[in-house]
Amino acid sequence: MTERPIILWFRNDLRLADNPALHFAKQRKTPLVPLYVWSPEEYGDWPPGAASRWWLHQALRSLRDDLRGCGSDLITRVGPSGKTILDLASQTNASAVFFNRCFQPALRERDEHVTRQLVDAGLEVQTYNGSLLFDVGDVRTGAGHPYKVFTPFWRACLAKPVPPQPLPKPRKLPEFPSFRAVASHEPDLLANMSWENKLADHWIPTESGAHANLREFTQHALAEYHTGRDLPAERKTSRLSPYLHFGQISPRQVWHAVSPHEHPPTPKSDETPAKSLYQYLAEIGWREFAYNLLHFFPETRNQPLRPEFADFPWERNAAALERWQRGMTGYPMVDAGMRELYATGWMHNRVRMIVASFLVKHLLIPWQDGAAWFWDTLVDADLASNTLGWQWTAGCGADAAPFFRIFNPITQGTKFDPTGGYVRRWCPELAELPEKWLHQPWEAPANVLGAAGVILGENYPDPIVDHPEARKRALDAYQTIKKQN
DNA sequence: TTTTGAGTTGTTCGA
DNA sequence: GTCGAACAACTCAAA
Repeated sequence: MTERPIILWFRNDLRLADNPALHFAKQRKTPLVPLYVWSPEEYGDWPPGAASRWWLHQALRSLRDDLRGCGSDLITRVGPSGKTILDLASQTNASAVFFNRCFQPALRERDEHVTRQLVDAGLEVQTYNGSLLFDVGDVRTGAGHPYKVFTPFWRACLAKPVPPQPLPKPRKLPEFPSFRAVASHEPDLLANMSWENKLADHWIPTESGAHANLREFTQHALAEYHTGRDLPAERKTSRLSPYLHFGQISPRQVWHAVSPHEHPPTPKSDETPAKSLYQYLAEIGWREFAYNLLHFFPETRNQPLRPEFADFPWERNAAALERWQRGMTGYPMVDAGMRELYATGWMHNRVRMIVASFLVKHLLIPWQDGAAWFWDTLVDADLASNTLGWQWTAGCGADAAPFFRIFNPITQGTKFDPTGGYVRRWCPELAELPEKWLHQPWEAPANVLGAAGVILGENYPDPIVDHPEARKRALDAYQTIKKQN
């Protein structure tokens, strides 16, 4: 009689190192059947977008290679998760299913449903937390409520025991003798794609690619993260967001790579490296915070957390939305960001705030429209972080920026892209403009524009709105929901 | 229960 | 150029 295998169900945990489900399944010393199931309809109203599918396609290939390197393999299938796993269990005579938990609300419900199906069929089910430092719901206020303000949330996290050391990466996995007898079905993740092909010029969507980015960051940017993180022209951020989303690296691995001492850093320190370390870890903290908020307030993926914003006088405008999406607003900092996004599937965090503020406040377009575009084009699209980020910008979320804080795209540009390296890279038609006019070409004298080869309205657009006017319009719109409440 | 202190990332205006 | 104040009060979390 052959030993009954364990099905290892991969989801957003596409890695071998520090993978609890994999680690504890391996300890059973029975054969492992690694499985990925493509079932986009189970994501509810936010199925993976185009950039996410491109990344997933690459990540699955890479995971399969890595598993083969350990003497194993990856089965991929398409269909409803419960039925697909049950079919595979009966084909392989599996006795158990191990997986790491998902935290997106629709997937959590799906997992509960699937678990019931599996248990009813007599299978053992084991689940683990592999994607958060602190399990959702573990960090609560003294009164037992979820936190709605980041700082006390993160302070409470740091007061907890330090997250455990990452689990080791297996060199060899228990072999499953009859992989050849089990059919794989490749999901068609790249259907109808064209622009995504160029993403490969900017990313290595593999587990080792994640660690290469982490190494590069800790060696060359972490110590000056405090200031460097605001400069989009430079590579001073870790660029780990897509890897974290797909679980090619875990927040625990990141924590222990940047924080060699067991004690959490103190935020009060004035020393730049310590400040930098704290600030970087706080970004991981924001991810945790976002997961908690989405868990306790799942409707915020579509609706503002602050109810008064349901009456905000947004102005849906398809033409303006498209100019924003294509990077043709006439504000160089905004356009550079939107073009970076479309070309690379990613945008620097500082610039995300600028373009988001511009859409919501200068154009008065609903934040949900911006969230949808980010969702489709970002390789790191994550429902929790995307929701938090957009509601933060729009002023309608937890711990959000007040609505009257309106980013000035010119000031932001001169402050954070002072020599214009970022704008010149992504808006090459402006590359010859001197610094003084780069962030406001419409103010440049005709001879300066001429010398730089810029013809406003022809090879670079006139500003879509006038900043002072748009600012006033936004503040007036905000007054209308304030009066009612 | 009441009180108190605090809160990611800004901008503009006027001295 | 640089600085502080105003923006506009409000909600959250803990004592």
